[in-house]
Amino acid sequence: MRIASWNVNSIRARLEHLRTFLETASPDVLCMQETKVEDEKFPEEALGDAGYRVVFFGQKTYNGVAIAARYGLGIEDVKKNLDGDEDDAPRRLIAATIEGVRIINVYVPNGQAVGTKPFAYKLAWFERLGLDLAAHHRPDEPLLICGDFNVAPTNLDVHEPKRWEGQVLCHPDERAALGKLFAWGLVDALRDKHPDEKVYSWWDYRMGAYRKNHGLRIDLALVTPPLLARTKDVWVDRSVRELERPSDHAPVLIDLAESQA
Amino acid sequence: MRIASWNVNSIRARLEHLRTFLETASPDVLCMQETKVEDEKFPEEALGDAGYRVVFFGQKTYNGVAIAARYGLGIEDVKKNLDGDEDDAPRRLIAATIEGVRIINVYVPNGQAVGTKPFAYKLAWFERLGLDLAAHHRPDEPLLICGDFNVAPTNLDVHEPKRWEGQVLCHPDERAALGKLFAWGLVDALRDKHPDEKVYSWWDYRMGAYRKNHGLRIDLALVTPPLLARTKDVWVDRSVRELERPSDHAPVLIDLAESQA
DNA sequence: GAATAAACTG
DNA sequence: CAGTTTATTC
Repeated sequence: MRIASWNVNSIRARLEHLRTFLETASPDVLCMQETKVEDEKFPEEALGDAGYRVVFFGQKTYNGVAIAARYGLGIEDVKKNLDGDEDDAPRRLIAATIEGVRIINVYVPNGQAVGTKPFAYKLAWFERLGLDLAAHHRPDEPLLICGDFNVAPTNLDVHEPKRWEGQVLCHPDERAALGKLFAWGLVDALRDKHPDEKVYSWWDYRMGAYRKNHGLRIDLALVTPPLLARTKDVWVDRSVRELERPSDHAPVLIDLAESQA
Repeated sequence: MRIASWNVNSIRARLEHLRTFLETASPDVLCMQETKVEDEKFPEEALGDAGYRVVFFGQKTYNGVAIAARYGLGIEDVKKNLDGDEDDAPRRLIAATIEGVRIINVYVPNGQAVGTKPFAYKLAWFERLGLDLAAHHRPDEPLLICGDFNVAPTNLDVHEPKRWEGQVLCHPDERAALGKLFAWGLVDALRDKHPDEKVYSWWDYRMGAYRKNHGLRIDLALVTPPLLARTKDVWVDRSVRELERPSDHAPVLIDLAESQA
């Protein structure tokens, strides 16, 4: 089973790229972030035409997440947002069980700048994600949390660590928050498979960052040990980031071997 | 000599259509209205690449006019706006002499709604256009005033006259204002050549007006008698109105025989 | 309904 | 730099 995660930066602005990606990469499941569309206006039909059923949880202008799965795959136990989130909370999480794998698709708050209120909210959000995990899951389940984490786990995930040191996306507090997920039992699947590789998933639109490969790896696939055992490979597909008017993120993909169970 | 007039509704949004039109219709001169761009940002190079020299008089967001002429044709005695217009007046007129023909390119104020202040401004603008004509020109000169007049001269120029009766674009006061230009000596060239033909040049973006051919003829080519004598034909080219994301106006074209002088 | 600008976020 | 909304015009 191939699962992809992509911050599309507006699904409606990205419909053509989305079709291209589904066609070429052919994932069984695609987790999307920053769909930026309310549920009433979600382009369900376009996904349907491409051969995918989709569950979504979005809002106007900001945030919004969705999981698309190839027709034939069941999408079970859909969960939206974190425990305790009010109805008007930013829509940042959608989870579902597909082919026995629990898939939690997250768009972690960006945090704006270190020390700001949004930064505190980001850290709190990570904390609450951990509580959700502890409440509903165990590290011995086949579970994947993927999405835009808005944190580069280590300096290996940053094109120019000095310039980013202490900044948002690279701050020790954010890395510590991510670390708690690792402590619970999750593993950064791409880093596990490629311990030394410089791989990025996001490049700022400004300053020709993509052209110069000034990127960060902030889109992650975290897996529990049983799923890590099934992980054949994890990689970033830059092809859609090369197109005209791309998202600023490239998709991360993970290939899983069939379950032995 | 072939002269065209087209309300492009933003020259920057219409660059591709503009290239298509210049390529296919191949006018010697193109008068444009609603360029919606300040002179510093006018896409002079794109016109140059297409083989046209261009003079322009524009502003941010609204209005803006330009005359493009095939390389090799001189563009002389450029006049911008009406006598007495202040520097900050809406930029609605550019005139030039090309191959001995005085070409006055106008974007007449829309008038918003009958009885409003903009409507009074529109009527006053027509009046001042007449004064300009009287001050600088004579009906025995080869002179063309073309552009978006925002008036349908008669009910023959309106798809459904009853629905438009007394409305802006069709109001008796506007038609009377236009009538003063006819009284001075100008002739509506298309109507002269095609006395009974239902021809439109503008279709509202809304309500599928183009599809239903619910249009008005508000883009005109008015000529003096010596130029009428040289007029071979006048028509509206709807091909660019059929493209994706078109202007709401289609170009009007006039073919002139060579001067006998 | 399509264009533009301004203010906002990432 | 690219996306969004809102207000404005036609």
